[in-house]
Amino acid sequence: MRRLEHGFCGYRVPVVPRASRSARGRGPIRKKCEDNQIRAFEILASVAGTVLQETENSVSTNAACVKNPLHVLNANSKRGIECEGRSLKEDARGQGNCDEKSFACVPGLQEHPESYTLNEFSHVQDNQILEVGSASNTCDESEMICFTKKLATVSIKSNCGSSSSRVVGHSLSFGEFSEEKVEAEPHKSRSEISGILPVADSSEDLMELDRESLALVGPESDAKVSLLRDFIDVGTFPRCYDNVKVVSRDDDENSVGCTQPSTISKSYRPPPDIGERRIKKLSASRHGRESQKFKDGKMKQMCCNKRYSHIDDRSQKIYPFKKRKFFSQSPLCTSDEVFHHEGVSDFPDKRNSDNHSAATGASSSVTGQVPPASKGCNVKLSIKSFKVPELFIEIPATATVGLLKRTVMESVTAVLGDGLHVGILLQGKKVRDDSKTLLQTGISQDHKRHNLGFILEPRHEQSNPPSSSEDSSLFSGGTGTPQELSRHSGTSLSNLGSCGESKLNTIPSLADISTGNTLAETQALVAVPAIGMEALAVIPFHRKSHPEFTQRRIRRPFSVSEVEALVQAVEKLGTGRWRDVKLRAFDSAKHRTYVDLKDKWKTLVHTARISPQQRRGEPVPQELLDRVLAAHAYWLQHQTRQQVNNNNDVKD
DNA sequence: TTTAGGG
DNA sequence: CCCTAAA
Repeated sequence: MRRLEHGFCGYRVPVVPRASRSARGRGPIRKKCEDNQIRAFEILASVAGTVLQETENSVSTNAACVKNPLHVLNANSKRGIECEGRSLKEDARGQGNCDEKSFACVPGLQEHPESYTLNEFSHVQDNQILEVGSASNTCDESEMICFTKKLATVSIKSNCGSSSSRVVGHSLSFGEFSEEKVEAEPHKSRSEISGILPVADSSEDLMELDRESLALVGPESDAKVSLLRDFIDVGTFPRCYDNVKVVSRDDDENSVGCTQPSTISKSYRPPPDIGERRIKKLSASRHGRESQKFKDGKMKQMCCNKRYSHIDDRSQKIYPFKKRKFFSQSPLCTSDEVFHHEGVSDFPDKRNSDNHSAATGASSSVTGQVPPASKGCNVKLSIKSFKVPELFIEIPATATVGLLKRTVMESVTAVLGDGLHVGILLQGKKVRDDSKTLLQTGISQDHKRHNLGFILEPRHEQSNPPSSSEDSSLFSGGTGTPQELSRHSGTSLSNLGSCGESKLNTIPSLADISTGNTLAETQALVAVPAIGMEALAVIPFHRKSHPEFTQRRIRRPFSVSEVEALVQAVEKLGTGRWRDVKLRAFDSAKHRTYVDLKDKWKTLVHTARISPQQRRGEPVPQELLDRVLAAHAYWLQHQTRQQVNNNNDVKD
């Protein structure tokens, strides 16, 4: 009877009011951010699109129909799952993916296979939610738990409009009201809570709905509420934005969203390790990152304890933090027939993929088209879609569609940039060695194409730093591919140590917990299902752009041979013609830019001037250092250009 | 795009 | 290495 309405998913994206953003600052940095976002967006475009759709569906278009949506939601929610399912279905139909059946009925059902994939997204959630609801009917708290789990598993699904709408209201202000209600009507609250997440619509109507639902929930509601509050307090949303009026209580209703703070927060949290600088900058521009982090931290704590935390096992898996939460909760969670349902779900394949994604964080279906070529050939890959860990988006009902889009983009960007890296799966196995070439790995082979998958996962240490190749690359002119690949997938990873492990651990544990029995599922998840064969558009990864997202280039210390080449070139060309130096001595070393050479020269000069004891890294032969000083002094006098001029003058 | 420097 | 102002 009850509906659990939404499940929700993992990451909540806090909706931020644009204003805040603007307030923060606009500077060049900002521009970058936007660019980045865009790029990220491109990458995830499909995903984002999905999300967007979801939000729309679930919420019923925020912008356009704020009110209507709410109504709809209400209707749905009240009626129950079926209604929601239908609505979803409709949407789904439009998309083409969802089956009505799944929605409506099936309690167990599940998710669409690729909920993440753009289209299906919302539908799936609904289904799951529904299921959950049905399943849980009986439950009390335990149910709740189960429920949550389901949600978690389902994660994505929850967004259905109705649910989402409810959820919303939690902002701070929310807390008060929610509590009351909760007490009154416990059952629903849970569901709602769980459901909360998604999109928020925030219209008042929704709020009301939520309330109702909450009331139903009752018992658990308290807990949830508290969570929500915490969440709110923490500034869940805020992460990004000051504005976050979200907090504004008045509008609690509007403020929507709350949700599972924990998951979300984690997801968004940028790993400290990652480009501090950028972060700094960003932070400067953006405000509040610290606060956000802070919030997140709190969130985590808060959330963890609560049942909610269950919600996203998957997501948790992804993030270490969640893991913790998870653990704490795990006992509760265990019961989870519900999960079973999921496992049972109609669409095993899809499910698997979903799970998979959940486990890892995200996966993408890839189609690789490998040119028949032999060694030299380029491997062309088209990534159909990335599955992204759940995203929660809270948006005021009054927000514009444009805002919604941007918000989604931001959230996606944030997730990608801060907490995820791209992993490569080949035949279900992770390819960890970044230094391997595609050929070596087998990615270049046509027939394996199907087996190639990209996943977005939490950062962790990872594989091997590719650094060694430098020397050879320099002179031999290495192939970029492998290196680049490594860069992309692994780049910053090397630095992040602890996280990775924890994550790894988490994943399994989570899987176990969430899925309960089915290892199979887990495994399935692990294996990357090659998703669509259809070639998507080739995707250009433009990861470079986003500062946040952008990973710092891998550090590649100059080898002695490189130093030698550099010195030699500078002796000839002087210090001021770095482009020429690059062309002359490092033309084949793609990873060495003229700026790099200039910087290296700078450091060489410095190195040559300090005592050998103070020098670090691979020792540079004193002979070279001497030449560096000599050349530096020489060219200093000539002043390069001037010299040229002088020479000319002289000649003349 | 390059240079030149500060971070 | 990164980021930028200038050129």
